[in-house]
Amino acid sequence: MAQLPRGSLSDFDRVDGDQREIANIILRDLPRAERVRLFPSLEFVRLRLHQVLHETGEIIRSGYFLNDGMASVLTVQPDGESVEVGLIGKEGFVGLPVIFGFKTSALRIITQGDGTAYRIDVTALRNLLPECPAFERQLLRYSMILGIQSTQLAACNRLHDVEERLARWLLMSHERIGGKILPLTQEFLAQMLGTRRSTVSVAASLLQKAGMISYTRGNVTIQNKTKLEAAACDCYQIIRQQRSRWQAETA
Amino acid sequence: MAQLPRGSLSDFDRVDGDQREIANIILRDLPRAERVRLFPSLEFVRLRLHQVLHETGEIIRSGYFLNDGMASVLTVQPDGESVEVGLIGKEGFVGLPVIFGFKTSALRIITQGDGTAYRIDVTALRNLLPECPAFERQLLRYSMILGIQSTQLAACNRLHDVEERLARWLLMSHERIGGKILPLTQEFLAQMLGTRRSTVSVAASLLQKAGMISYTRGNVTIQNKTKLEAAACDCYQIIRQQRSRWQAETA
DNA sequence: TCAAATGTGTGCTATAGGGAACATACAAGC
DNA sequence: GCTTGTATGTTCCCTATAGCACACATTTGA
Repeated sequence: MAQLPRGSLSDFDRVDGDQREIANIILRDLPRAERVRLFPSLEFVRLRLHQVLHETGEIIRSGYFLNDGMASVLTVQPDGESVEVGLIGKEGFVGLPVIFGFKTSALRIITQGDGTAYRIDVTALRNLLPECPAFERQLLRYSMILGIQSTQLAACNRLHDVEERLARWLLMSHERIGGKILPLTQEFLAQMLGTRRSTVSVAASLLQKAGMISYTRGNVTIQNKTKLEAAACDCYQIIRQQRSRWQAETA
Repeated sequence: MAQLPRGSLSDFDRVDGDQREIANIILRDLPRAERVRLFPSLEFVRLRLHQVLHETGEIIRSGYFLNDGMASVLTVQPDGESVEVGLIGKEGFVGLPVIFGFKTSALRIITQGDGTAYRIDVTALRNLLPECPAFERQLLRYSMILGIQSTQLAACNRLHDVEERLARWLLMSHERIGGKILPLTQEFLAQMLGTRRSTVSVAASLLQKAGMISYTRGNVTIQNKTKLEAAACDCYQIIRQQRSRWQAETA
């Protein structure tokens, strides 16, 4: 299993002319033959804060391999209430139902902060899958990992209180964003945690008073990660462990 | 798309000698060629109430195509608390991680009531998958449907109160069990709904006083389905609709 | 037949968080 | 500057339900 020489990325880099590193893990770890086949169909795009990558019930037109930044997977209720059921970073892909032969998705997927991604047209993706078995396999494995994450989040959202969940959420985001300050309205956090804005306000105040975060007008900075980890529920560690264990595990 | 003649089932029925109908939808709808290939590896088994089909973290040894009865998918927390994140009936399969190349699963899966299933050894399953593309495709599609169900349940468990969730749970079970009376302890329902037994007791009393169910020592009978449906949250209908829509949808 | 285990109803208290109201801070446009 | 809109911080009340405790009924099985 020879490591790819650095130069082998240039096939793709040339597509839009400037040198950049591939951070998305699914794309990065592809065998060279499949990457060469895949890359002409990829388009490097910039993502804005709170951009809707997919809206509830709509037909999926593009898939996104996140390269930088992160996205949230939300379940939306008929009355507009929502809960986050998944977090996607550079380890992931947006558009999984397509892999299974479905055209739509009931979930909403939105970006957190600015970022970048490799976008692929759904038709191109469908055509490429049969030709790229390793690629397909990685996507399938990722869909399972994301599914497991969502069940853990489901339990967390039911069993743990808002302060623990908020701490967990900030840590999970911090991990994927890489330490950057997140622009976060309380209203937005309330949608993630499936609670009210005023509840978020109270919980955030508590974390701030305890010196774990500083929080001013929607800009959160983590001041003391260790203390914040202690304040979060076990789910933070459980989800991390599950992900790394499963990424290693093969039948 | 010719309907299979009745006699075509006999290949399998002969495996253990008596005549029986295949109720599991994945198996039933298989093309004849794949069914012939698959059936020698299937073993018809009876399932007891609250049998653990898979325990948290253990290696998966068998898959189960439920034929009669149903099973719950639970997320278990380190402290033993649990929440139901999925319901599997005769439309489904237990052992999905194997399809994706994983050996273990973090979830617990237990039967509700007695039932029957076709069991398959994991090694046999892994060997058969490459030879049975339609079979594999159906399993993958089902895994997506179950994943979507779990995200909807996640939202429901977060946003709706116990009484609504209990009504929803009873209806979903009723649907899969086919009207039979369920043996259910309150302690057990509490584990499904992610709440306390005493809370279940109160909620069940309310449903009973409203004439929707009768409930004595763990035997629930639905007295007035229409009223119960009105008492349940929208999630009941949403999950039904999602399932039927997705089962029809193909790219 | 009695004791132990199990399932249930109920009552009590404490608390998290829903729901609403209101004042403040910032930003955009005039 | 002023106006308007939007996000925030805070407080209050009130309900659902967690967390307990205990009595009682039923089943099990020694």
